[in-house]
Amino acid sequence: MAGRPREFDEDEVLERALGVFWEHGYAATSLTDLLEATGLAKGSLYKAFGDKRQLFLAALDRYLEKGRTSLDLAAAAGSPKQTLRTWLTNAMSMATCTGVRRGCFGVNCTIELAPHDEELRERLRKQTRGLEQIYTRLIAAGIDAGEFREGLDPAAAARWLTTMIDGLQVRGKLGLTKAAAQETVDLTLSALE
Amino acid sequence: MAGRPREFDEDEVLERALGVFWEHGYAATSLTDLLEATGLAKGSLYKAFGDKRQLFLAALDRYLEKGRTSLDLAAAAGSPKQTLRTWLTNAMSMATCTGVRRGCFGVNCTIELAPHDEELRERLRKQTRGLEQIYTRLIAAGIDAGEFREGLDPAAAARWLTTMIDGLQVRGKLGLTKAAAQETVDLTLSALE
DNA sequence: AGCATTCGAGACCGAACGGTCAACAATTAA
DNA sequence: TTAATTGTTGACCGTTCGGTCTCGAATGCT
Repeated sequence: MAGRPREFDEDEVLERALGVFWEHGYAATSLTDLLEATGLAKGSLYKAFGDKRQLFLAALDRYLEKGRTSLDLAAAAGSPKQTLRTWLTNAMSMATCTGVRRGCFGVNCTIELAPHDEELRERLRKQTRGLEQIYTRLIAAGIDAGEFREGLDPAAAARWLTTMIDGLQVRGKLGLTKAAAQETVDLTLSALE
Repeated sequence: MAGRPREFDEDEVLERALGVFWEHGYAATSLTDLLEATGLAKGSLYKAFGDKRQLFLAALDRYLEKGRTSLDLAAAAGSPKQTLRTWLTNAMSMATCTGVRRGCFGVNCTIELAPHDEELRERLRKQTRGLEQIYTRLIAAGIDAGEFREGLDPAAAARWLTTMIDGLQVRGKLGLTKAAAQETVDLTLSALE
């Protein structure tokens, strides 16, 4: 027996909540901020999502899943090297978007919350492992295709690559020109050849 | 005409405050946390340091200056390549200290506060430029000494190197074994050769 | 129509927040 | 000894925090 129907779209609310958390971080985001951004009343938000933390986790999950499938798709087409370059450029523009400086939400969460939140840390670790697997396959394919050098350990190189991407997200927060970021990306890719 | 003398050591208080900010971040650190850590009464802390933000900035300045002089000293002795390796190992152990996962305080601040705090962003940028200068000199010296390859642009390589170090600090928050970190450091250094 | 159920709005809650202030204590200069 | 100055203390301030609860509105089932 169904009661009164929801007046909001759950996905849209999550998207807006994600935007606020992304911009201000978890601790600096107040319930009031979230209510303003989503247009919901307090009671509605709590009934639908539980509490602040659960809402946050739901938004994070959305974000992580999107990132994961997005990389999966990108990895499916094109030569390994070109795919990698495209994806690093993608990460780069995330880092160099100077207007907002939001960076990568995953990195932000890692810095702010991972040390003290076991559950969150596990999710972020899982995501990292997942992305690294894709990178590993890409690099292995690149080696087979003769695009990358022979001696490379694909898994180690993948960890190394994702670490560099995380670094780029940090640097973007201080303001990074596209040129400087491109230079770093080029140096990184050339180290694989 | 001097009044009643301070009952606390200013440096020691800054050190303890730094510890709290480092562990929990700015927003998640309450005045109460700071009072407990320092042993000061509210009024004393406010009279001595102004407010929460000013105390934070003072602690940050201490941290940045220490890091800077520390790298300066390390850069003064030994071969460039060996110095770099030593320093990366240093950064690595900061990242892999699993007990606390505090990472690098500068990186933490960059992620949490730089996007919305112009003044802080400028300080962190200045620090980054300073460190990069030292790395640039080290790399240039390494090229002269034949330890690094000829074609390298020292400044670009320095930016690239510091970006990688920042990435290591992020990864450390998720838990990083010494072995995995060492592997990444090795890959990084070998890219310079 | 009547009832069970769910949702929306917002008043309300105790606790914690960052910050101020007045009274008292300790010091030095005169 | 007294006046001036600075530090310490803790009560106190208004605000905001995350979270709950009540009540009226909207729906489907019978």
